[in-house]
Amino acid sequence: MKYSQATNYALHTMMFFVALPTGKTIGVQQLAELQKLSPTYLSKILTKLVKAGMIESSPGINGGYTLTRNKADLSFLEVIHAIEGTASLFHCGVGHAQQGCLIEEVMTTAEQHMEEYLKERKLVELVDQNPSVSHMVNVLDTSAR
Amino acid sequence: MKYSQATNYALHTMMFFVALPTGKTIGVQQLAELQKLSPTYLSKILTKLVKAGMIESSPGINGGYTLTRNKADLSFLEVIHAIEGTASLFHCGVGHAQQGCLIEEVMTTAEQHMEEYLKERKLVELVDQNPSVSHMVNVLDTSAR
DNA sequence: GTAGGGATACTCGGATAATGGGTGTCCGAGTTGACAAGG
DNA sequence: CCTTGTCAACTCGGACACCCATTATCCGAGTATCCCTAC
Repeated sequence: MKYSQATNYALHTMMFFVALPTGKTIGVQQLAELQKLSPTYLSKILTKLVKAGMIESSPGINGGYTLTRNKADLSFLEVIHAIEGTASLFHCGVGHAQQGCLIEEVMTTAEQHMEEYLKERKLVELVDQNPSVSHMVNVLDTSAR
Repeated sequence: MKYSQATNYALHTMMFFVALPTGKTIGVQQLAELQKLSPTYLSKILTKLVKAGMIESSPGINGGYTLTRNKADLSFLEVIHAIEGTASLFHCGVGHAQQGCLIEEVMTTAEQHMEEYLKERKLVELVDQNPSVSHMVNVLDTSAR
């Protein structure tokens, strides 16, 4: 069991969105450039984030993606759920007659402990902690556009 | 990201071991019968559990597997680690210049919260909670052997 | 009676598919803004 | 000056291919116990 690479990309991408001045839009190419990955693949991830309601897209020239949510509210858990889905990590397929599986019960509780933590941690904390992120975004904003 | 089915099998299997009277041995066929899965595949899982040091195997007729560890000490986490490995769930492959990835830091901390809980929960708790498990093992023990 | 040799019932491990999800690319379609040509 | 058409830059979505881990099966090898036969 491992987190998918897409989740990693999504978290980094959302970091940049939080670091971006509020209301500004940024394109796929620039986001891909920052993370050194292919724009086409990143766009797949972005559509998932759009469907989750965290960002929205504006087509056409000078289009791009904008953060729709309040920066302070954006938690790690929301981003992860947007990519990995909200399904439980563990599901017992065995019969188990009438009552549910006790093992599954323990596993989901453990998972909830992890999610509880990820729900508390907000992306904006890391941006405050590491100013170089907003620096990267702003430099790119003035040069390429 | 999901837990593998093998982990589910391993947890159920270890449950039966804990429910079994101390020192007794049980074969792959009987364990497979209890969980309705193929013996050959289950044996692959059992070898992992053997390498992890939780059970040991005795070849030959009347052979089988025996629990080597103290029942009370067997935690969920140990079984999971035996199957899934102890590697971290999240690893950031991006460059990040000098210092480490802050996102990775948060993710591993979250993971530790989950593991902390899984380390506390012992398999024997569930056996005490659900007596039918030991019943299943004992019935099988007298009939087929 | 005792020793030796199958037969049997197990585990062990490698080789080998089949399947599915993650990862990544390509291409056509739709949308918007800028610009230029024509009335 | 206004309208209209064209072009460029961008997002969107489907289709497709590739790789790899999981899942699963098959088979031969090793091993211990039991039993039967031969001496």
